[in-house]
Amino acid sequence: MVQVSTQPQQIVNGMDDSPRGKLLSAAARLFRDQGFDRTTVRDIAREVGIQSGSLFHHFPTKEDILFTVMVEVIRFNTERLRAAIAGKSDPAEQLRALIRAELQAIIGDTREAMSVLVYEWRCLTPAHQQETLALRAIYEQLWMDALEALRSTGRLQADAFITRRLITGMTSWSSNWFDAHGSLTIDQLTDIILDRVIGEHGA
Amino acid sequence: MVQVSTQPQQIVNGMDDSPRGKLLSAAARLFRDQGFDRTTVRDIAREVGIQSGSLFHHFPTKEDILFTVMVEVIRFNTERLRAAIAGKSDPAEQLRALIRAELQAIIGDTREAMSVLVYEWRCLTPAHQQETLALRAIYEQLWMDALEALRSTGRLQADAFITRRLITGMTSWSSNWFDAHGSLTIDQLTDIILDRVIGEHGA
DNA sequence: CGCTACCAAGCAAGCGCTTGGTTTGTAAAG
DNA sequence: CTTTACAAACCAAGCGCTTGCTTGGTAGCG
Repeated sequence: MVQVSTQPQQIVNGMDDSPRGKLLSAAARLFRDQGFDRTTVRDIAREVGIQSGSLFHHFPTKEDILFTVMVEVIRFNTERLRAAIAGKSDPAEQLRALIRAELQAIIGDTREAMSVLVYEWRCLTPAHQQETLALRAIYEQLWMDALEALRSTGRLQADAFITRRLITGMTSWSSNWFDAHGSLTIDQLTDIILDRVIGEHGA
Repeated sequence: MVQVSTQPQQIVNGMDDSPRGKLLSAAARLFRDQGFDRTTVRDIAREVGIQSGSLFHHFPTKEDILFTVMVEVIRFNTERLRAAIAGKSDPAEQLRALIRAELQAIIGDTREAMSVLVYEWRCLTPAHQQETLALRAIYEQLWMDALEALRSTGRLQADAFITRRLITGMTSWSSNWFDAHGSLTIDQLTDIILDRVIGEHGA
């Protein structure tokens, strides 16, 4: 119980309530709703309440806004993964924590930015794609370590790479249907997905 | 071995080797590679070998090209689903056939158009979104019938809706990693996914 | 003759981004 | 308390370019 519920707006590093932070949040939401290409710099500016030209006081290009959103959200959620498995030694419990953390990222607090990460990746310049890929590799390594550990205990028979990819599919697609106001909770969905991976379905 | 490798170009209805058909195929590939918005009518025209203005002799708008691609591919793959389960009475065998058919659509012959269907959906006008949705509902009903049948046999405990969504996630994400030239075959992946749904993971 | 398919040229609108100048917040100097 | 200094944040205007699409006319074929 280190930090209580009165968490400030600062969900993701750099997305605080400074002009730049509000700009990033607004851009992330617009990019998710309309796509990067359909979102004009005038849209973003209007949302923040400034002139379109003033955006370029904060970012050199529109693409740099997208890139920044992606980098911030990957960094933040990589830390979330790390925190989720910290102190857990049982690989099965680690896996549950990872699934829950990823669902939290995809359908919880960072859902706008995560959606952008999946759908607008090709809008980045090749150089920025490379940088993003490197950050993603760190994120994925946390998954692979846990899955390989689980395999070594014999509780996971399937290939770790394929397993990770099936989990990615199940979690990332959840952004298209999960209803935060519905009856299914994130914890319940976590257990359902976990069961698809290591569950004994009978009984 | 009913049909040999010399399958004609006509994979999807309307995507034959007529001018219009080649146009649709080229557009589908460009839309997948670059996204709908980043693909200009000049790109499509160059690919087919005509002037950009000549496109509008075949389609009233660029968005109509996208819409047509989507409608054709949904119709084609709905028929594929129907053919896959035709004559199969065992719900488990039906499910396997559905998974295999959907994988064939996503990472096989219609992969370009299917990818477009997932990623460029919001580029449709609201009216066209509605029409697409109606076609999708038919497709999804085939899945739901099979899953409910499986549930009534007791071989599926989980909720049918959630199960379908998890399957959708696993199959659709496969377009991002499955390598047609790799060692994993579509049939193998089918069994792996089927196992995540109704498998007894132990043993 | 008529129809399909196409070309050559270009228009109006919207795009990302630039430019030169103005406001606003902050803090030390007088 | 006022003045001066300065940088961050922003405005107003618009430039150059690309976009989807239009127009008027033509080649080829049955």
